[in-house]
Amino acid sequence: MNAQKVFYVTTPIYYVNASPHIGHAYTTIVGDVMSRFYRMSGYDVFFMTGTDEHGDKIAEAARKNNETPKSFTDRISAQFRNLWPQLAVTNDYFIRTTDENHVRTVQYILQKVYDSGDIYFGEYGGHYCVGCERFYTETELVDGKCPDHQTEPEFRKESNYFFKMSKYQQWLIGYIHDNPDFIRPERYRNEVLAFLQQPLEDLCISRPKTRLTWGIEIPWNKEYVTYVWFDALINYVTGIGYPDGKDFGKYWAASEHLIAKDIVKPHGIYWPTMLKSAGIGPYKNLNVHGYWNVDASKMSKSLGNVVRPLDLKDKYGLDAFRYFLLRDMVFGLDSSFSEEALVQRINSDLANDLGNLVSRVVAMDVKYFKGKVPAPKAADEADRKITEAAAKTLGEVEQFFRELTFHKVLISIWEFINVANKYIVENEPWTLAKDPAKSGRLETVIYNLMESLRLTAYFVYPFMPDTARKILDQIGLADVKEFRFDDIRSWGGIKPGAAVTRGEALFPRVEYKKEEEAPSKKFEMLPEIAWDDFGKIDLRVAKVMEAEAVPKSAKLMKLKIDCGEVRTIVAGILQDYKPEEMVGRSIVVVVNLKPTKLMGVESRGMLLATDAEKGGLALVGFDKEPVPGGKVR
RNA sequence: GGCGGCGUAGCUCAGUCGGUUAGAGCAUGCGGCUCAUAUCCGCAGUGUCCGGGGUUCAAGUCCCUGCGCCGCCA
Repeated sequence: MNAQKVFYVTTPIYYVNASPHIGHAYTTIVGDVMSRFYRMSGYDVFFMTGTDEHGDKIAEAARKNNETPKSFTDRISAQFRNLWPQLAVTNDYFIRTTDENHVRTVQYILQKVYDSGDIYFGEYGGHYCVGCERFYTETELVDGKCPDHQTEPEFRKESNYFFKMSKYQQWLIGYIHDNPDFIRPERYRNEVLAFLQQPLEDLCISRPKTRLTWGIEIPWNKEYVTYVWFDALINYVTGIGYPDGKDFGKYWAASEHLIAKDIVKPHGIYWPTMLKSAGIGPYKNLNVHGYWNVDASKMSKSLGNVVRPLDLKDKYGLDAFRYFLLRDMVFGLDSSFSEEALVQRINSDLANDLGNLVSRVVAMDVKYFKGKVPAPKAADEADRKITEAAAKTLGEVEQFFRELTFHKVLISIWEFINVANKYIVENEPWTLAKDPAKSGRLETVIYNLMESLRLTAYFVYPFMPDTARKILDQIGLADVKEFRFDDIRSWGGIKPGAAVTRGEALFPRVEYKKEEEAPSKKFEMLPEIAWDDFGKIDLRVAKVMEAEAVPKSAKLMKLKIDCGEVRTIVAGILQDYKPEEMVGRSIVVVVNLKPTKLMGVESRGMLLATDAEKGGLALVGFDKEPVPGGKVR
């Protein structure tokens, strides 16, 4: 194995105080897509995710659940562990900070750093927020309260162990300057550098057991446990066997951390200085992505429930879900997640472009060559367009993967798919098929298209492994064991004679009904009124005695009603109700409204109605038979 | 409050060192094709490049300023 061709990618270990959501899914799927790409490029890949399980918040959550921390973390950790196979995530290892070997390594590193003199014992006092598990300075508090929890912190005095982070500040600044890709994209690198312009404080890395026992014991003082961040970050080296495991030596220099932007500081500052102090080389890159904003008002609401993004993978299929996440987010920036955007991608990119391409090419092969891949004849000038496009995409895919611009990888792949679709239109296989003299040309064109499908399957494999496999199945390559980039570097890999069979549509078009401009959102209330104001309105039950259309009016109906007394009202309900169906009906009428003349008929009251769900009017009525003249209140 | 970023077509965004007529995808309209999942291909638009001022032969791009949004820090 070439020593250069090693790739180690990590997600954060997820804190088990909440169940998995789209943010976790995105980071982990990105890790999977990268892993699959590097594996198919011949790299020795190690891909790790896991769970972070120590700390106050976990102990607290377990207590609330009447569980021990251990059983609580076992349970939540399993939710994560069980989710990943459902998302086709192929992690090589799942680490837990409660794992015995992790605990041992954390203690090993603590002792090592302590022995080297980078940990000291100190005392300080301050405003401590339990929710945040941290102390606040005066200036950080808002109205004397924790800015996150809006609770008043308590004053505590504590002795703790501190890591001399400040000692490595200048080294870190220099390292980031010398290695422009160390933290990327650039905006986060700049953020870290900006932060480092201020003097760095030392990092408190312990908690007294009087306040927290759910943690890793400080090896030289059993009265303390390790602060969660110091514990958690170390997972990245324990997972590959630090200090003694052979995998550590192999993978560490190739380490790629994936994180969301909220944890840049621990990863960009604490972690490199910890590594430096422990005598371990820095990780290779810190790769920071943005947030998925889930706008509830843009979500489809069925039964009044907001659809959770992770549920949509079941509704629309995992490959489509993975495609959408990687296509719609620019790595590093925030994106908004909506079902509508997902459906848009499915229909335009997956169904129309990719799915239909596979469908039409396979159908033509079955029709013209009875399901055998034909043998190509001499290449034409027209054929160069497709082979050149393939070479271009191949290069771009590799380049954009290195740059973490996954959306550009997909754009490039789709440019190739578009070229294949154009190639069909320009060469008109159906016309060639009508002329026996052109059979050689037809063979070449269909061959090139089959080969394009093969390449496409390989291109999309990291993103949509299931789809890639389905394409190979249809073009007679079901026996391909693994996807290897080297197998698509030269044109012509598909062998004439392979058995082509039509399959189910890869991505059927899906319907998506846009919620009509969320009417409930536009609720605008009239100014508040006093209780007495309502009392001024005299609402009565009225029974309709007689009803007839007002002559020459399209809308108006004249009603003779019994509302305690007999009187006549006129109502604009003729388009929705027939006079005969009104007779005998009980309605609600405002009886003390000033009389008015409509089309020459005096109306002494107004009936109550509203807009019906399906248009038209709905009369206000009763679910039991009421007494005419009864007050409505 | 300090530092930084962003504002471009109906929507999402690209736009290199200042250089000709500001681009792509989606959506829309028209045309072509019939192998295909009503798909595909072609053509067509539409812009106060956030407002104002400045530098320049030339500004979406550089400078100043105002407004709005966002991030980091305090």
